[in-house]
Amino acid sequence: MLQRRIDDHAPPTREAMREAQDIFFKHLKRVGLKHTEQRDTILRTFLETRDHLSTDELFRLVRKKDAKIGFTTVYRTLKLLAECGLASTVPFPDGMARYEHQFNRRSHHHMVCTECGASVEFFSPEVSKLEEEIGRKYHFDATRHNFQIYGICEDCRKKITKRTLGTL
Amino acid sequence: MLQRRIDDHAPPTREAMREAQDIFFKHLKRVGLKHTEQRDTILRTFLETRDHLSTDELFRLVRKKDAKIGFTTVYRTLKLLAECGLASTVPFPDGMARYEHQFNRRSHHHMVCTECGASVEFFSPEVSKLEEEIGRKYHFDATRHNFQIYGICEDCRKKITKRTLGTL
DNA sequence: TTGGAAAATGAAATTCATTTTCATTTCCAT
DNA sequence: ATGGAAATGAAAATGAATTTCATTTTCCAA
Repeated sequence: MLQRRIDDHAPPTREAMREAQDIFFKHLKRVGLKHTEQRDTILRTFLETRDHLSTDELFRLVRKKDAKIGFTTVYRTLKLLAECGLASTVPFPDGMARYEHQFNRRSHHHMVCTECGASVEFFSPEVSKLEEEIGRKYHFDATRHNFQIYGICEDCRKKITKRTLGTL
Repeated sequence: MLQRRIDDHAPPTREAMREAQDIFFKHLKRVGLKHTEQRDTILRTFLETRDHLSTDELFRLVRKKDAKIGFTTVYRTLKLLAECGLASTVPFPDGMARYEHQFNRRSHHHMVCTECGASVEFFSPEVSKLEEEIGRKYHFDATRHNFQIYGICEDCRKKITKRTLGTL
């Protein structure tokens, strides 16, 4: 199931795209890797989407642009993108590794509908404050956190109510 | 790697054990399943531990008590325990499904060391408040959430400092 | 520019946790 | 007690993640 992503996020401008490519290729150079056509195609495809993509889903999108690019390359490139901070994994309950791009995004969290899988982003600076406070209290060097809320979205709730009324 | 669990949690008293068994067997009856020796052994073994167990780790512990119990039965029983609220999955970054028992536990979250995998429990009622507030704001029926903090624990930080000094 | 070493690619194979299948055994309501 | 439903556990299947390896591509140094 494709994880629909509801957010306030605009498609990347040409400059944003070039800036992201720059970050990626600087990273490649830094760790002694090479700049290839495939990696560029994968990066561009990834930045153009707004969903939470599994490796396979990104692979299918990439294949539309260049049918010769293999699953393995997409898999490996996604790891590279995560390394340099352009992608990050989003822990969803379907158990598959999912990524979202982090370029020019403000810090956010997800609220996930357990019925339809849709996710809504929300912004809550309090969460980061909690991370810091709790880290201090327990003598941990807190570096990051994970916060998701699960529930039922408005649409699904309406559908369920209708269904229940039908059986009465 | 076994996920060491640092908490304020005492081993179960005999009464607590009987109460948990009662919850489990009432649940079995409710959904039309049967009470078996194996299920009882698995429940007892699970309650006696304080770690975050993968199915395989619990299986190894169970096997010490009754070598004839198979992995499949442990796997299925763990799902039943999760169904009736006695177990819940803990999302750790190693990607394996891990469970902790929830009997007589107060609501808590985990802070996980990314170096050694140890986890410390912490208590923060603010998190539940945030869940509720944000659910209301976005018209979600929030039912549960997920919150973990990652970082480096005091012990590991000391080790790293020592290592770094050594190379100077 | 070009030769060649290092890296990338992608198909296929492998790994490994999870889940299902199925023949046999056990449970338990009547 | 006993018949039918469920449980068991070994083995097989599944499926995502990762590795292997033969071939191709990149790019630095001469």
